[in-house]
Amino acid sequence: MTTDFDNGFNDLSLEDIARLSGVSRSTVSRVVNQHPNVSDTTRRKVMEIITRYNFKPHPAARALASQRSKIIGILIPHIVSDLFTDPFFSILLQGITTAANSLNYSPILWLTSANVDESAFYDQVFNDRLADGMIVASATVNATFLERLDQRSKPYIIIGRPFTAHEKTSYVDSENEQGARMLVEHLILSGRRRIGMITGRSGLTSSHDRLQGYISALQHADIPIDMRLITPASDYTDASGYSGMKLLLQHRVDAVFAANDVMAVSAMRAIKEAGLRIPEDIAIGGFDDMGLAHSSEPPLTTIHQPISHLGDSAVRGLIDLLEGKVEPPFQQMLPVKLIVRQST
Amino acid sequence: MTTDFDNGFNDLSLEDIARLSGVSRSTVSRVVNQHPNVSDTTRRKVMEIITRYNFKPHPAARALASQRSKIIGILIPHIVSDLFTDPFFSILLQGITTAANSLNYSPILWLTSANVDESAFYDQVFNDRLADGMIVASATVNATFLERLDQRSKPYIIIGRPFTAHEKTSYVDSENEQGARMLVEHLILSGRRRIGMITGRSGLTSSHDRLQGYISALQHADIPIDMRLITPASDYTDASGYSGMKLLLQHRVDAVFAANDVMAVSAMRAIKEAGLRIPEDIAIGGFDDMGLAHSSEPPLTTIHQPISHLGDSAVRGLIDLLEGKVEPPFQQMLPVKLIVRQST
DNA sequence: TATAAGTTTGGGAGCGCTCCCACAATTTTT
DNA sequence: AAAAATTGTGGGAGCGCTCCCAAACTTATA
Repeated sequence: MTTDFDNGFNDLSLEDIARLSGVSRSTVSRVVNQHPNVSDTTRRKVMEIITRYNFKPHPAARALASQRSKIIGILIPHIVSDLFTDPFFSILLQGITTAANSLNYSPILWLTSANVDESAFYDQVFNDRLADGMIVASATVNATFLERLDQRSKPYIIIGRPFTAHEKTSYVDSENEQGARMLVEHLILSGRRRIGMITGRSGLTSSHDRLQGYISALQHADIPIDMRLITPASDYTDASGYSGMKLLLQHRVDAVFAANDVMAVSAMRAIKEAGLRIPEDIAIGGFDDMGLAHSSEPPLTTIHQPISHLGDSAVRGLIDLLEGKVEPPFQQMLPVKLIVRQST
Repeated sequence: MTTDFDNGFNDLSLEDIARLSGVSRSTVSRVVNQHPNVSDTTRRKVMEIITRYNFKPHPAARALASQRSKIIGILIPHIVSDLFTDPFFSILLQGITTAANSLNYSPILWLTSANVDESAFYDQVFNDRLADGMIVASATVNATFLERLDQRSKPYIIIGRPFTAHEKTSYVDSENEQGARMLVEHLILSGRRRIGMITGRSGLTSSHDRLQGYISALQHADIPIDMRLITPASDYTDASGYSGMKLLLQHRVDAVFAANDVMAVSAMRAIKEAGLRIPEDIAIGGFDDMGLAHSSEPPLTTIHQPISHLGDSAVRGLIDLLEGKVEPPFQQMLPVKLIVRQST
């Protein structure tokens, strides 16, 4: 069943492969790195030995000689409780690692945690010499943070455009504004006029952009903005969705746009408790398109956000930056999609 | 505000530090690695320069020379959907990375994902030359997998004892059996006699052990085991908790032990729908002590599982293995705790 | 056919450390 | 006081690659 060679105890070096195939170290290196200037016969001969012995170059030696480790750092400075409840980061991580692995990069992980000294942690992260570049997955990148990031001479990409982004800041983000607008336009088109909004956590660009989309949709339809229909203190949580909806119910809305699915679902609870029907009396839409969106009763109309693609794009962008294929400001906004279900 | 030296553009080498402090490369190396044979004066002098210039040794050079990268691989071979719904892995990951960082190791991540060729993925993982050792967080380590793991000459630790573990297999796990037994004993002590069990996914040691604990508690109390009170096809999911409970209701149980909190909560739904009261008519207990356990109505009595410690222990165990402080079979069972709330 | 230009190959130097051995400085023992 | 043991320090070799330059060989051009 098993061959004599590929037994996992593979500790040959380039030199060994060179000797075995009767060429020089340099030539083997060229074959391994797919350098063009190698004759077909030589390449084939060397490849045969490489496969036979299942040779893989030593990553540390390679990193030392080339000054590039092919390791990317993933920084998720997030409090524990968020990670528990919010599948966002799990999905993102999956997207990131899958992309990294497929491009022959290894992701190393930095997670903050409640019982760790934050400043020491960031010193560790910012002084890291291992990773070639880093991906920062945080909704709350502030000016100071960005400054330290820029001071390092290594490329980075932030997931979620920061407020303090300057023209050289690299980031990937979803089209939050456009998504919100699409959702609200859909509500308008289905005849709703008193459309409320349950906003996201203040201080986040996603909240800001989604609110912006809501406003812009109303304006384009010549519906006046009524500030009483915009909740003042929501924060993406279940509880604030419920209380936000209670507030809106006092103003006889006929539709609601909740800035995420979690709040939309808890708002639905408030609507039902008030004895109103969805969507007959009040239509409701969310944002994110997570699991709970299609398991809710009725299933929720929402905006699908490509979380896993966000991770994928971040990795590809970073690697392009790393390999000099693109120049520093790598900025990408990913399209979102309106998913119409039965709640509108 | 900022000093002249610590500006993040730190690319000095050992040699540079040696020159700056008037000693040799070797001496600086000794200081950095806390080697004992350095005089106090010299050590202080060198340390001063190191701190001033914020010197950190180059990881790749160090890895090449010492043949140890201080990188550990984290393998989570899990399907996407599980990661979404189950906070277990997020918490575990947090525990692992926190422990690794604090011990100056870097965790690199391997996650399987639905749209990736599995065999290629495992080839990549098993042929990895970067990590010194690995932690496998999977409930489904089978014999073949274990064999490949053993064939590699690098240390590993599995989180969750595999069925096929042999005397040399290293793992950390929670005391599932003991926990289940504690929970069921608690039910017995509060006067329950017809105690049903909603089992976990078959094929997992955790399910097996929890069932074992249930059986053993009943036996010790001289309560005969009634097979009709043990659900045949549950699998830790919400749906199977609900349907499992429906089944048990036909046999007039006065208490139920669900193998995890998710099923316990959906079982509660079934109980309420049947018009019965918790805990008056039926007492119910779960396992895991996740968020939903204290937010359920009534709050759920359950067994607290130290997930984050599981990660921590795995990392510490692996590093001890790596540094030769302990010999290969590192096996550790972590204690669990009975948390009594209002459902019993 | 001689010469220029391109292609293929090998060898040296060097990446920044660790680890060993030899030597110097110091302390202990005789 | 000299010899032996101990502690402290420096330098060389080497980890396994990449990258550059030069040499050898091939093909195109005058």
